[in-house]
Amino acid sequence: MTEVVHHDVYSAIADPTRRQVLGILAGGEYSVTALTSHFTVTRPAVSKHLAILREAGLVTERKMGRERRYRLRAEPLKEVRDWTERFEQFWIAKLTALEKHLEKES
Amino acid sequence: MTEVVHHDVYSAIADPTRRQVLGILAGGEYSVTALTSHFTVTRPAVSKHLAILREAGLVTERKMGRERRYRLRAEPLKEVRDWTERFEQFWIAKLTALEKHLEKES
DNA sequence: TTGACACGTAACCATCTAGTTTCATATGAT
DNA sequence: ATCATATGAAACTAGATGGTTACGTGTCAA
Repeated sequence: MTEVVHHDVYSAIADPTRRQVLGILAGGEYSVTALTSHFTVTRPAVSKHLAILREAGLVTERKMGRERRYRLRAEPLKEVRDWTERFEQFWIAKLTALEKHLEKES
Repeated sequence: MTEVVHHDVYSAIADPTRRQVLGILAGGEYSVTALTSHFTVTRPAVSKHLAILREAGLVTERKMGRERRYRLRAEPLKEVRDWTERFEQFWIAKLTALEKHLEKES
């Protein structure tokens, strides 16, 4: 890992474990240990993934006694959705072509 | 680069150069050399990026004489859009909270 | 105050990544 | 036939990435 400097939202969600973390956090607030129970990797590994997600602004943390609770912060995903949607017309065009082809066949 | 085995759509779009390539290809078909003129990296680097994009199903190629023309294939981006949109309610909730706050202020 | 628990961080490692230069091959032009 | 152009692939490199184990510190419980 060795999360150095950058880590934008795109590279943050490139890792499947991190995407899964976000999926779990969609269900509420979790401590590192609680999160770790969902994975096969060790607790420090999850901790590092959380650091990367925090760097990308995708999670926030708050101290609760000796725990540290992580919470989803979805805003940065809007950027990804928007960028992706720029290409929507292209896959729609392809589907339309397919539909036309199927119409011609029937 | 050394694009090995996996390269799903998420890691394919994690690289800013590759996202830019897709943006350019949204404007039509391009040869490798034509694409390279938009970047500072060398032609083989662009070629490798294209190989990764092809592996992720995001571009298709066709031979045109001695050229090889690359074309956008946006379909795999639908998966990213869908995954991202699962979280839409969360950023909307945040905006709603902000709106409420602003309403209270005014 | 002594111990157990939760957590981040350091040190280390194997592998992947993005880039380079060099080379081989196919195709088009003279 | 000869030469230039377009491209992929090979060999190599520095640095990033994902993982581990070991350790230090803060906090709750006896």
